[in-house]
Formats: sequence, C-alpha cells, structure tokens
Amino acid sequence: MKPVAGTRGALIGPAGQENGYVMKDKTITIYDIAQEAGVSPSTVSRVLTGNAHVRREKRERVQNLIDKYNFVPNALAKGLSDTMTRSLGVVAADIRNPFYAAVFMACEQAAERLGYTIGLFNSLNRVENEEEQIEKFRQQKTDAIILLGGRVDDLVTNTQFAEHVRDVCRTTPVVVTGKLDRTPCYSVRIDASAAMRQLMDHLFSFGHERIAMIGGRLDVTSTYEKYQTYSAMLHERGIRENGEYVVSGGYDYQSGYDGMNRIFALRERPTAVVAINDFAATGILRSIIEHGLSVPDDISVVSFDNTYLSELTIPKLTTTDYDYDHFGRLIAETAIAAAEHREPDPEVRVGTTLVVRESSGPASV
Amino acid sequence: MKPVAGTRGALIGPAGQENGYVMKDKTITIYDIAQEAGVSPSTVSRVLTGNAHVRREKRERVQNLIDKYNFVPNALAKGLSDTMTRSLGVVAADIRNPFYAAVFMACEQAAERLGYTIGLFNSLNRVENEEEQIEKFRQQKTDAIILLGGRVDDLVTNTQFAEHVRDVCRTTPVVVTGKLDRTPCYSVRIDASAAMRQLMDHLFSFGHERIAMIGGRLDVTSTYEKYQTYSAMLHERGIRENGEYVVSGGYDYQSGYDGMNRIFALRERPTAVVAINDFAATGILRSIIEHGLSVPDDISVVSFDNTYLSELTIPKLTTTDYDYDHFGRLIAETAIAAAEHREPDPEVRVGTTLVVRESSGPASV
DNA sequence: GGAAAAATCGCAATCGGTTGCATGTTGCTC
DNA sequence: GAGCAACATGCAACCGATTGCGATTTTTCC
Repeated sequence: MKPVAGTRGALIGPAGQENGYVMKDKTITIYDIAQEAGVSPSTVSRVLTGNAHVRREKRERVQNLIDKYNFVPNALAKGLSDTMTRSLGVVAADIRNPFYAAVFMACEQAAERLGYTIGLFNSLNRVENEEEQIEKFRQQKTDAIILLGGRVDDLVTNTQFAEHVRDVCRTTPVVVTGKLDRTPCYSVRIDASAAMRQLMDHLFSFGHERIAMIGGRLDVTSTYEKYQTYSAMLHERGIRENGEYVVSGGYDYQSGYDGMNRIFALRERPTAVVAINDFAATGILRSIIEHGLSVPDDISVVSFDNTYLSELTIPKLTTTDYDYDHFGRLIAETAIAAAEHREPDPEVRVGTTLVVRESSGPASV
Repeated sequence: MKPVAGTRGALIGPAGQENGYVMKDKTITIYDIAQEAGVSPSTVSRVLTGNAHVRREKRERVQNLIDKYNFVPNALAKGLSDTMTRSLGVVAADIRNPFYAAVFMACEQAAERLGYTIGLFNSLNRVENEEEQIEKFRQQKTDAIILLGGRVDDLVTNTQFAEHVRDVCRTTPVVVTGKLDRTPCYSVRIDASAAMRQLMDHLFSFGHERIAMIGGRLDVTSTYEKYQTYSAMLHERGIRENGEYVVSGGYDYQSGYDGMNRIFALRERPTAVVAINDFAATGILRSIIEHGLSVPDDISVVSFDNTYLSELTIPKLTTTDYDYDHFGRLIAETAIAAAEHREPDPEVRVGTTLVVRESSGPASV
C-alpha cells in the first residue's frame, strides 16, 4: 500500500465520487477520529473497548464521531495486537448434507451470540483439502477450529490425520464431532449408541425380529458404535444375528437404494430396516416401492438424524432427533471456552430423542 | 498481549510441553526465520511472496527453515499491510436450503481455486442479521461481499436495505444473486424467466392447459419474473389465466402442502402444477397423495432448482437445472474481479436446462 | 486546605508482516 | 578495465489497532 502523504491521521475528506464512477472512500481509522476529536488515538481505542476510564465529555465527543462516520475498527489490526480474533474456523465434510447444515447453523448462531465470527470450509471429504483448510485457518489465527464429521470419524485414515491434528492442537484448540484417539482435542458428539437403542426398542415393541441395518461404513466411529449396539441388542433378545442383514455403504440416497436392493436379493427378507441416516432412508423407501411393497405395512423403515428430509418423504420417517440447537451450542461453547483457556469438558456426548412418524409399524407376518 | 522480553525475534525454543498439559508453542514469525537464517526479515518476506529477487542460496536457506518449522505467515499481519486479505464474505439466506448450499459450495470451490478464502454467515432472512453481518465482514476487511438470496431479492424491504448496501458498496464490492435497484453492486442470477418458459413449454407439449403455480412471494424479484412469464405464456396460447390457480406462499415444504390443499378446494382442479422450487414440490406431492390421486397420472408436478431433493422424491421431479458449478464460479469470479478492480460485467444471467424425470406426463382428461 | 488516592490520558512500543529507498554487488558490453 | 544496468539486500516506515507506564488532573478524606 502506498504510504499516505503527511503523517498519520490525515483529515477526513468528503466521500469520494467521481463522474459516475464509484470511488473507494478512504477507510477511516482511530487516528482520524482522534484528530477530529482532539484527543489521542489511545483515548479513542479506550472508548472503543470500553474497559477503561475516559472522561464523559471526551467519550461522547469520540462516540459521536464514530457514529457520524459509521466507523468500524479494523478487525485485522485488532487481532494483531490482541492475539484474540474472536473467530472460529469450521471445516465441514459436506454442507449440503442437511445434518451438517443443521449443526453448522446452530453452531454459528451460538458463536454469534457469544460474540464470535465463523469461517466455513467444505472438505468434501478429501483429506488434503481438510488439512489444507486447517492450515488456512491457522494462518488466519482463528481462536479455535471445529471439525464437523469428515476424517475425524474415520478410524482408518485416522492415524495420519490425527498426526496432523495433533500438531495443530499445539497452537490452536480443536473440537471435533467424532473421536480422534490419543489427540488432545475436544470431542462433542452424538450418543450414537443410545440412538440405536431407541430405534431398536421401538422396533422390538412392534414385534420385529428380522431387522436389517443399511448404509454407513464400519470404519467410521459413529457407525461402528451403532452396529455394536445393534448386534448387542439382538443378542440380548436371543435373536440370531444374520450377517447378510448388515449392508454397509455410504451415507447418501444411492447407498440406501443399492443396499435395500441387495436385501431384496435374499431368500428371507427382513420386516424392518434401520437406515444409517435420513438420506439413505429415502433411497431405501424408493427401493421398497419399486419392489411393489409398502412402508410400513410390509416393511418398517427407521433412521437417524431427524433432518427435514424425514418430514417430506412419503411416508414420513421415524428417526432419532438430537436437538441441534443444543448440539451446536455445545460445540461452539466448547470451542470458545477452550480458546479462552477455560478448560471445557474434553468429552461431551449429547442425548437423543425418538421421533415416531409414519414409516414404522407392527411387524408383518 | 504481554511484550516479550528482549528485542524482536527471540531464539526459537523447543516445542513447549509441561507435565502432561499441552502448552501453546511460541508462534514463530519471519523475524525468527530471518535471525536463524542470518538474513533480514525483508528477505524472508520476499521469498514468501516470491515476487522479488533473492539470491538462490539464501532463498533455499530460508525455505528450509520455513519447512522445518512449518511456518505459516500471519494472515492478519499480511492483510494489514496489503489491504488485500484475499477473502470473501458470504451472507446466505439459509444454508439448510439445498439450493443455497449448492451455490455456496460451488462458489467456495471456485474462490478457493483462485486463492481466496470464504467466510459464511446465515441471515435466516432477518434483516438486522443481514446488515449486522455485512458490517462484520466490513470490519474483517473481506475483499468483497456476496449476498445469496435473502433481502436482495425482496422488492419491498429493498428500499431501506438497498440504502445500506449502497453505503457498503462505497468501500467494498458487493455481488448479489438478486436485483437491487439503483445500487452499484454486481448481479449474477438465474434466468428465472427462461426457466419458467422451459417448464411451461414442457407442460404444453403434454397437452396441459389448466396449470397452477404454487409457492413464492410475488414481491420477490425472481418469483415475480416467473409469474410474469407464466402469465404471458398462457396468453400466447390463448388460455384464460385463472387467478385462483396462482397461490403464493413461501419456499418450503409447508407452503407447497398448504398451497396444494387450497387448490383442491376449487371446483375445477388443474392438470399440472408448477412449484416455486423442489422444496415446495415435496409438499405438493404429499397433498396430492393424501387426496388419493397420483403423480403424474392425475396431476403433473414440475419445479425449479434441481436440488438433490428432486431425485429422492417418489416420483422423481421434473425440474430446471442451473449448473451450480458454473453459477458458483461466476459469482466468485465476479466478486474477485471486482475486488481486484478488473471491472467485471455488472450483470450476468445464467441459463437453465430442463431435466425431465417422472413427475410430469400427459394431461389427464 | 493539603495530601493521598483515583481518574484521565498521551507517549511510544508492539503485534507480524510488506515495500520504497538507498546502498552495495554482479555481470555484461565494448 | 571502465561504465552501466540489473540484481540483492537491509533499513525503516507503515498498516490500524492495543496497552503499560508515567505524568497530570480530579476527587476524596481528614
């Protein structure tokens, strides 16, 4: 930037406008305000931050100028001298997924209430991207970094990724919605196990015994926990676990659709299926309809997440809800508390609620 | 921040770790690198930015240290002296809406490729929020601000909002996906009129004449354009426009559902309905099913946006697609070009493609 | 009324970079 | 080998805030 002629704090000229073309106004600084108010920049800074004594008369004089010029302090400069930028960096696996969108929103709202700003980035689940963005946030000196889904959940690539995160943790607190072993970061996550329990209990109460589980990769922590619980609960009831009923895959429509088609290839089909999430459930619904059966009369379908998808399918889905506002708030609060060295609980799990809608019913004979 | 003892650029100590507790590492700066490399900070800066001559030997010496310490230049400091932060601020109406999510993602990907970072904020359509966030971005000195949907589309509150935006435009380029009259900001938007034309032609080709339009507020620019085209095309065909067939409302599931129920209250029902977007279409589908009719046999349903929703409904929706990657790229490129004073086209419209799926068919008798 | 305590407020350093200017160095040309 | 352009590199100012220190003014209290 070219140095401005004269010393700091030149006079504030009239807003620039030149023969039709918009001209950038000179950005005004505390020096400008200070000069016009006849005080020192320090004083302006003090009325800005508010935590110091300034004589009433001067305070008002300065405040008026601030209002008059619609002055906003430069966050970069502030961050530079403060070491606190009051900003959080979020890396989300895929913001198009309604689950992440909901969490992000809640998180962002909470952060905002606490006076923090949020930067978002989508990793699209590519590791390089994720690491790259974490670096970018580090450059920007965000006070904390939040990882929504993505690699934090993946037990396989976990090792090398954890390595990187571990490195980052040494300079910036990191909170993840998954589990990263032996890494000093905060974890705030859904109690996947409890959610599965609710779903299974619900199905049992309807007399289901042949229950399938479709979608999700077992190397993802939350999915693994779900499977563990699924398996355990069948055993508790003395029901033989049928390996063919567990079809792993992804977390989208197609995975649900393909998975259910696989199920239909079996000689004995289940009376109920648990989808890994609402998204997959929609694919499952489609497959069932295409096979000429109906939900829940022939087959019950339940899923996780209670995103808005579960209300717009036909039939509406029975799912588990997480109170997104609460979830998001916990994430934001944890991140901020960590940023402010208030040592938050390093591991928080949030509960779930069963939401019964139309897609589940008594087991067919 | 407490001043560090000694002069600038103390020696780099070993990574801090203390009886189990993680300790923040000292953040290293170009001064540290400079000292250890035995050169001046200017030189380090020069190898960092790359656009200056540095003797090969020194360049390598510095580069090695940068790698060794995994040094990342402080973006705040850089932004302070540069006046370019290479960051964009995005204010989205509601990121949970798959349309905005898709646009945002595309936009973000494009910006990233161009070396820019993105900050996101959700206005949830509340004006104060929107203005407040714009201010926040201004403080952060983002090089440009992008407004996705929200108030930029609203013709009513437009006046006062435009006032504010006009103010912002004087310091930061603004690009909107709508239309803001008499405001010096860039507009990149869907050709809503063309999209409607494709939908109507498609329906006409199936012999439909009694066509309803459900959802959307006429005081929103894009919706108004759609309605204008809808109306004009009926007239072209010499079809009398039935006022009761135009049911305005919101842009969500409920609006579609309620709107369609209203239609069913009429004595003569339409043979086809155009939903304001995929979201509303899902509600319409529900209403039709509940009335014991089927799509598209009894009624055809078409909509706008081609979000992933249109593929997971039963039946899958016929909609208009926008090539989101292209759309997002245009937005990002416009914003960046403006930021770099390269005067981009102030008004760009992106075309649409009809995607025929299962929800439309011949008019029933 | 006078002294100590408290409130004001400016100076100047600092955060971590970038860059114009000035001062060498090198390399080329003839 | 002289002359000159291009290259290298350091110094110091600057971006726009914050803040400790110390000087000055007010208040408060006996």
